[in-house]
Amino acid sequence: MKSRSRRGGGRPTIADVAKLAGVSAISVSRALREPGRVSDELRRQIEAAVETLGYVPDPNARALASARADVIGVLVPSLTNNVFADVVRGIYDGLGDRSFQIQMGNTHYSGLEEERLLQVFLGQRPAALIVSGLDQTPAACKLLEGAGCPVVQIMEIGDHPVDMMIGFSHFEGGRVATQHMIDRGYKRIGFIGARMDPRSQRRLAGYRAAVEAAGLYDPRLVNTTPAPSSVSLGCELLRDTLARTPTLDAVFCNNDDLALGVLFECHRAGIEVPRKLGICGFNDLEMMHVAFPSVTTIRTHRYEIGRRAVTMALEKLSGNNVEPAVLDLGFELKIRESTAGPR
Amino acid sequence: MKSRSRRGGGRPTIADVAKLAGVSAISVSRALREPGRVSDELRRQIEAAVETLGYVPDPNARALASARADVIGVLVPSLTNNVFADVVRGIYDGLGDRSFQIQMGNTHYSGLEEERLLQVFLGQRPAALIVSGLDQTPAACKLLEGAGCPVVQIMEIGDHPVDMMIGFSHFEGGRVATQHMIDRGYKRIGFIGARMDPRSQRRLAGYRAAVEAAGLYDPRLVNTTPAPSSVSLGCELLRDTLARTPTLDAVFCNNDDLALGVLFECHRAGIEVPRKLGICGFNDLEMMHVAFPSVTTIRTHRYEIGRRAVTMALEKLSGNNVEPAVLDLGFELKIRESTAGPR
DNA sequence: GGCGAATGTGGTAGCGCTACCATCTTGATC
DNA sequence: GATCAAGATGGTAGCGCTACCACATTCGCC
Repeated sequence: MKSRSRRGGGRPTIADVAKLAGVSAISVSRALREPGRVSDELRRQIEAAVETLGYVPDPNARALASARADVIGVLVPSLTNNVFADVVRGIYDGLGDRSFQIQMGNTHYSGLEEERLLQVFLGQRPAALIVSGLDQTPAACKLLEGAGCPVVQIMEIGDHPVDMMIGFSHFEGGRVATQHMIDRGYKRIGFIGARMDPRSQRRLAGYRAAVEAAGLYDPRLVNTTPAPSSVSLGCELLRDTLARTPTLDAVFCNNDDLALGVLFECHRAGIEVPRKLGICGFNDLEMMHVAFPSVTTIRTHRYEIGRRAVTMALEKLSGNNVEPAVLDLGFELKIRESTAGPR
Repeated sequence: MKSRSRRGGGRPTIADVAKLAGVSAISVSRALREPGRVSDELRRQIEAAVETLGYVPDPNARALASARADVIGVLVPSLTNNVFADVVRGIYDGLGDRSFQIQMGNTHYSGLEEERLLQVFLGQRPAALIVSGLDQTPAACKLLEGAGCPVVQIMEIGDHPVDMMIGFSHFEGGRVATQHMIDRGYKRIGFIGARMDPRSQRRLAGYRAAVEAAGLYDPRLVNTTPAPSSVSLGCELLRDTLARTPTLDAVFCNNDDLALGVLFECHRAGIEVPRKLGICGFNDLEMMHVAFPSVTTIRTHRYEIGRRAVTMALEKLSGNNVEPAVLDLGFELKIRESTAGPR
C-alpha cells in the first residue's frame, strides 16, 4: 500500500492491466499501440483486462516516454473568419477516429505571434503541424524545418514548401473572377478589399493583371483597408468607392462578407444589380447562391483543404511518402445573377 | 555521456538549468511556477540560466508529475455554427496570456458523443471543462461531477449547475422576440426552426408562450426541421410555410441564418418587408444590422459567454469561490426595420 | 542439421518534472 | 538565550509509460 496510486488518483495503470492479464507491462503497451505485433491470444487477454479495469492510457506519460505527443498543432490567422471555420471543421473530420488531439493557435495575422505559438507548440513535440499560408517569417521557417514532424502549409500554393502544401492560387482566383466581369462587358471594375493579408494581396494582384491586360486599370477603382473584413465594411467601402468614382459599374470583392455588404448597400441605395453594378465575391459562402440576386463568386474548397491537410500529415507520419508535396485544389468560378452584365 | 539526452532529443531540461544556475532542480521548478516563493536573487539567477539555455518546460512531464494538465477541455455541439465560433473566440481571448491549452471537442449535437469525448478529455486530467448546454446525459453528468476540476456549462442557465453556469434564457429570448412582433400588430406570427436542439426547443417554447397568451397560437404556423440550419433552408422553410398558411404576416426565426434566408426569399418573391411580412431573427450576427431592410433580432453575448466561462474556471482553479455560480448574461432585443409593423 | 533471420516476449532504465518531506536559516517572542 | 514559527532551499522518490536491449522460440534454407 505504499506506492499504489499515491499521487495518480487511483486510476488503473498499465501495470494493473499487465498483472490482471498475467503478462508484462511492455506487452500491454505493444498490444495497445501495435496490435499486429503481438499474438492473437495475448491481445485477447489484454483487451479483456483493459475492459474489466476500464483502463485508459495516460497521454502525458506516453508523450513523455516516447518524446512525441499525439497532438497536431494548427495555426490559423483568425478564428472569426468563416473561411477558417470551414478549414477547422475539415481538419477535425480528417482526423476520423484517429486519436489525435488538435491544438489550435490564433496568430491574429501576426508573424511574430506565429513564431511565438510555434515555439509553444514545438515544446510539446507535436506529431504534425498545420500552418496557414506561405509567408512565414524566416525564424518561423527555421522552426518549421527543424520541427522533426510533418508540416503542412495550407490555403495557398507555392514553389518552396517547407514540407507539404495544399491550397490554391489566390492570384488566379482574382484574375479569373475579374476576367469574367470583363467578359460580361463591365468597363469600370473596382476592387474592394479588407484586412489585406498576403492572400488578399495576391487576389488583388490577379485583379490587376486582368484589368491591365484589358486596358481597364485605374488605381482610383481600388479601395482597400487594413481593417478586418465584415459585411458592414462592404457597405462602407462601396459608398466610399462610388463617391470617388461614380462611374464604377462592377466590383470584385476580396471576400463574400464584403460582397454581401455591397449587395445590401445597393438595395438600400436603389442601385440595380447586375445592370447598374456587377458584384463578384470570393469563397462562396453558403448564402451567396440564395442571395437576391444570387452572387457570383469564386468557390474555394476550404473544408477539403483542412481535411486533406490532416490526411497528408498522417500519411507522412506513417512513413509513406506523400506525392505531390504541393497539392493544388483549385477553385471554381460560380457564375450567378450578380454579374449578368451591364445594361 | 550516458544518460544525457538519450531519448529527449537534446533539449535543455530543468536539471541543465539547475546546474547552470548552481541551484537544485526543485528550486528551478518553483521559481518558474511560483515566483513569489523563492528569493529575488535565486529567481534572477534562474531566469538568466533559462534565458541562456533557451529552456522550455516540457508540459507532458509536468502533467505526469503533477497529475494535472494545463488543458481546458471545451465541448461544443458544432463547429460550423457562427454562434459557437464566437464563443470559441471568447474562450481563447479569455485565456489571455495564461499558458493553458484549449482542447476542443465537437459533439455533433449527440449526447453519446459528448460522453465519449468527456471520457477522452478526462483521461488527460484537464484543469477545467467547458461544456455546452445543460442537457447532458445522466452518465455525462456523473463524469462531470467526478471530474475533479472546475466545470462551466455555457449558453444556457438553469437551476442545477454541475458546478458553474453562464448563459441566458432561450425561453425568454423567444418570448420577448415574439411579444415584440405581437406589440407591433402582427397577427399571424409563424415560427421557423432548424436543428431543433434543446436551446431551439426552448426558444420555440418562448414563442408559443407569447402567441398563446395573445390568443394567436396556431400550430400550422410552426415549421421546424431537424436538418442543420442554413440560409438556403430559411428560404425553403418560408416558401413551405407560406404555401401552407398564406395568411402568415410575420416569422420568428430560430436563428439569424434562417432569418437571412427568409429575407432573401422575400426579395425574390416580391414580398414587402416589414409591411407584408415581419421578420425577427436570433443571435444578432454582424450582418443583420446592415441587411436591407435591417433585421430585428435578439442579440446574444456569445463572445462574452466564452470569455467569462474561462475566467470563471480560472478563478475557481486558483482557489477562489465564484459567485454567483449561475450567471445570467441576458440578451437584448435589437429592434430594426424588419418588424416595423404590418400595413 | 546447423545457421541466421524472423518473431514474440520480458527486464531495465529512464523520459522531465513535481509532491512530499527534511533541513537549514532567519527573526520574532518570551 | 532558548524556543518556536515562518521562510527558503534541497533530496528523494516516484508519476505512467516506452525505448532499448536481451532472450527465447520458431522457421526457412542451403
